[in-house]
Amino acid sequence: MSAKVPAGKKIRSNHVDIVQVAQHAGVSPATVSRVANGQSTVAKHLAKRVWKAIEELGYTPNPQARALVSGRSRVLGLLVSEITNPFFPELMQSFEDVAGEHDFEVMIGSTNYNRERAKLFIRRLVQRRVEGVAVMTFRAESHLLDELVAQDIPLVTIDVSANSARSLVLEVDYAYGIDQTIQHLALLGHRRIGFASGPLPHLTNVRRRDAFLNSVKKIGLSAQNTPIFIGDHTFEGGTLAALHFLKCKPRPTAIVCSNDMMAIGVLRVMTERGIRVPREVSVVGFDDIHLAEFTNPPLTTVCMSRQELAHAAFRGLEQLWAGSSPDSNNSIRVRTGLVIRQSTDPPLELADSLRTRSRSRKVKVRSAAI
Amino acid sequence: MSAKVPAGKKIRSNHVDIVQVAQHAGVSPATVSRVANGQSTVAKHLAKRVWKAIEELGYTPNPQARALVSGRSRVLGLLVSEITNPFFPELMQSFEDVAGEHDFEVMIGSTNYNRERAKLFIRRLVQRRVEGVAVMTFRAESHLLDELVAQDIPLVTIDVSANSARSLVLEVDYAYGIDQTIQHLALLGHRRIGFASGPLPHLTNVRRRDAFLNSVKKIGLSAQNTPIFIGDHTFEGGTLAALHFLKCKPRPTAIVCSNDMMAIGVLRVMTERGIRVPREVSVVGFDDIHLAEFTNPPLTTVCMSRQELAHAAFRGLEQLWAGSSPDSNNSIRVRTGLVIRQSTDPPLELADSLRTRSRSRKVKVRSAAI
DNA sequence: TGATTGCAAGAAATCGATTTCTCAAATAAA
DNA sequence: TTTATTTGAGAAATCGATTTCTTGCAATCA
Repeated sequence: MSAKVPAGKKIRSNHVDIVQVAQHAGVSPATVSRVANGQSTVAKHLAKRVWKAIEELGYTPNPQARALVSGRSRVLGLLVSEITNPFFPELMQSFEDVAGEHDFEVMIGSTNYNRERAKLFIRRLVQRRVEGVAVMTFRAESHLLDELVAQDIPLVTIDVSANSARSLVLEVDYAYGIDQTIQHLALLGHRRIGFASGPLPHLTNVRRRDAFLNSVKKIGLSAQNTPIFIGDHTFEGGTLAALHFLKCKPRPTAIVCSNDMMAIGVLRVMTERGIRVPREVSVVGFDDIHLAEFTNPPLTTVCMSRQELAHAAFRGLEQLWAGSSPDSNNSIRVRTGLVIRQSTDPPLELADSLRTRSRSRKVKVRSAAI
Repeated sequence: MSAKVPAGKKIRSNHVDIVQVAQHAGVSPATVSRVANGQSTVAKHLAKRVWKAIEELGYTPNPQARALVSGRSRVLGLLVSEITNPFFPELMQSFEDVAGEHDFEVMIGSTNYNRERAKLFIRRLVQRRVEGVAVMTFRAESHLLDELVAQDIPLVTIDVSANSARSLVLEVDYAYGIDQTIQHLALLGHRRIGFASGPLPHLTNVRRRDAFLNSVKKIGLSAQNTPIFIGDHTFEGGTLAALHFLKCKPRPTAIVCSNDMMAIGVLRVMTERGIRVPREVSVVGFDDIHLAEFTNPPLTTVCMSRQELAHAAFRGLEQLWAGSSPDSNNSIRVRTGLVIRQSTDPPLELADSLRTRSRSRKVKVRSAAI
């Protein structure tokens, strides 16, 4: 059926080219191109003939040739932290889907938190002439992106800001997820909620803390009932936070942490002290790292929607292509959402009166929650 | 630093092209090409000058132009079942790594067991002129691959065999993992091991069963102590198998299933009957599906090495490119390996005498096991 | 010494599209 | 009716490489 390729060097695929279509339709290649690209300058009867020929021969334009002349490769780069963290495959899939809908192909690379790996991948991106890169990685160092910046490649980032005019940092709406958290806790009956903040110089930590303050104010909790501990986003910071909250005079019945590692530190202290989570104290994290699913009990935490993140990243690239100034006020927001697992329950004083309450809510709701 | 791109249409990247290199080195573009591609027909002193120019200008050949003239896109396709199953991200990463080392880019698509999705992705692959596709998907229907076959694109598959001369099915060495399983059980002290087979018309099931028979013979178990139940690879099949084995006169102390769904069915029956796994009966699955990690107890099962699978797939494509006949005897094998989780333990009669034995082996050894 | 061969390197063709240029025909304006 | 303008479609240039074709020069041989 298909032409047999001999052992020789030169490989010619059996794809139909534009000249064949042109001959079949009795027009020039230029006309075929115009029709295929939807230009209105072609007479209807000719266009019809061309479409018929395209249809009959099963013509699809050669993307390499097209890329060559247009200077646009229609390839994007996607850099993620680690592929084994379930957060990222979902993000990858969503990003590929949006990109695919717009006829872009995606080169995916996982840094695995390894600088050399990242550098190598970024070099491949530059060599492939990608038209834009979504840097969906955490803990990245901005100078890693220098090669991309030097090539003036549009960049959308989530955690680092590249030193480039053609780049854009997505606005993650931390407040949304934190508000959900507080509402969730309030619904369970908590009225004393501690907050373990991250180091405050960092903007995202200030944002998270402010979001917390805002949310507890909304449900009318006093400052006394919402103690704040400034930690450092590490496991140890979490243990210190836990010890601090345990000493508070009216002891909080729930502890909200500004990242998961601290929450895991809190869990550890509670386990050591024999304080049962969630029965005696509820714990909520932030980030939804891989580990969160495997802690004991599995951690209720806030994570951002991978789908929204992917779409936002793509929209960000579109904005950069369009050349809209990065300081334009139509900034791109990404919602966050609460993932309810098993580290939250009604506070002890309430729980006893609710003993008969169904425990069915403890099913995994990871995907549904966002 | 980089030339500013005006709002105009035509986009020219700031990449150095071969002509600039040629001028800088004072030679013709042809010579640059010859040097860059390592052809020996260039005088040493000229080659040196060219390399210097390439270095100084940071030249990297435009892959689109190269693809156009050579007819080779240097893009591969990778089709997987579902990205949320942790099996696949690992496979994807490994495959991208091998491909990247050989200067190939990979287009990844996840079918999510959805026919339309798969078709769409395959169409994108054809349009992109991929040079080969690794179909690392289970439960695929071979006619899904028809479009690829029609384009004569080399295919390496794992579960389906495409009706194409330029395709190749990887040989999975089921025997290896099953032998590991039996050894593992024997080491724990099991001497009566049941096997729940899948439907026997299918070749892979025959292979798995034969492997089982071989392995138990090797450790000297009689047919009476190794009862076999022919199931259908479903959950219900597993429950039937369990009921069958419970009725066996010398009841097996361990049950090996030829896929995970059946093993999960076995677990269910045991739970219902109050028979503790692994204390009273050990259960082993096959496939290492996503669920296996979340059963109660987490299922010890056989899975194939993602890394080996990825490498094998790439080597398979290389073979097809080289044009070696598919029936050549250097078939490509993929090892399987036992993933020890928590559904296996010494048999009850032995366990009591070993009460003091460390339970530390129960840590997760997923990655280490392969 | 002159004819032949070998070889290195430049000139030019090629890949398959898009896009600019060009020109003839059709329409509009005078 | 004649001239100016628009329009549609083909011819040709272009993108950036690779590869074939040529050519000039040096080496080999008679």
